[in-house]
Amino acid sequence: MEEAYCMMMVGRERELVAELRHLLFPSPSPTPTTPASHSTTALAGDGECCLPPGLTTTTTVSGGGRRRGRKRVNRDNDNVKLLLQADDDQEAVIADHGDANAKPLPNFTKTRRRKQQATTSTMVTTVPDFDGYQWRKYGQKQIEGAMYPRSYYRCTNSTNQGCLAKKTVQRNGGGGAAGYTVAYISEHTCKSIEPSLPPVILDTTVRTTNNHQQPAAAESPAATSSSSSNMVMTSSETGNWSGQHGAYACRQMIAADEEYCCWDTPATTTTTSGSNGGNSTCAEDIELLSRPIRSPMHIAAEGNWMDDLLLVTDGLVDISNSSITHFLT
DNA sequence: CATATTTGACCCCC
DNA sequence: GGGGGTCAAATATG
Repeated sequence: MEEAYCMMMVGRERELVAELRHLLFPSPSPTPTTPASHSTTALAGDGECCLPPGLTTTTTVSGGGRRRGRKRVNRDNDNVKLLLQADDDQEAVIADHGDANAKPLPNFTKTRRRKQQATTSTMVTTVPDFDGYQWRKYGQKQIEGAMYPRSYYRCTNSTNQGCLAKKTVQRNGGGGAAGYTVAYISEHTCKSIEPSLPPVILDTTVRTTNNHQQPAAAESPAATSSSSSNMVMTSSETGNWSGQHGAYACRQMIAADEEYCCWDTPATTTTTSGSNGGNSTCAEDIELLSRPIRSPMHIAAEGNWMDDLLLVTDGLVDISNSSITHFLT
């Protein structure tokens, strides 16, 4: 009797968990037979801090749960290591004599670190589910003005294959219309570990960086994933995920140095804004909630929005290019 | 032991 | 000087 009761409760619990998961992550969740670090790993850090409290415990994150960082006292070695990290740069060779007098590093280290960041930046906002690559979390930071900390991931192949791909995942705060902002930086030079399961993408926005005003070819979405553009996709994790839905969220995203909005209607052009931000209203967005799921894509070149493309995120989208394709097809 | 996460410290740019 | 990005020791887990 009791046994049966327990079984029933466990079954019910599982049902609820599955239901929750389905609501939050509509894409078919990878089976537990996949390596422990697929979708769950990528979510691990944010699962703790960014997912709704109720879900934190339901997400079985394998490999998580570490607690303490270290106290770094001795900086001498760090300088050396920092330089040694500059593997693709010949200047790294200079590093080996730094241990004795631990002087502040020469300037080139500065430029090096930022140089890497100035490369391709692809920004995606979607439910941070498995995207076909394996990521390792290397940092988490509470960002000023953000409700939730931002997590930093790099491709696990960064070590063995030198893959430069990184991504940051941040849950957008702000009441019920929360979503994730996932910023992809650089493109993968490694191979995807398996064909990806398509995440649901509700809104995409492409822009170029301020630093490098290289024109993003606007004639095709494919061009937007060239090495000179950034891409922003937004989605809402709230609302109904099952079947068709268009849960456009009204929110602001702060990325790089800009503040901008990308939750506007599919028909309108995103206001970019540089610093004064977009002005789309939640009221406008709410209208969209009943519409079928679509992904407007806004392509920016030289700081100005040039084009809008509507992408239907039902898997029929065919954008023939690298990383973006990866997420949209 | 290998691998992944946590997290405080550090670095760099604005 | 502050904010954001990154490092790396500590630690958990299989």
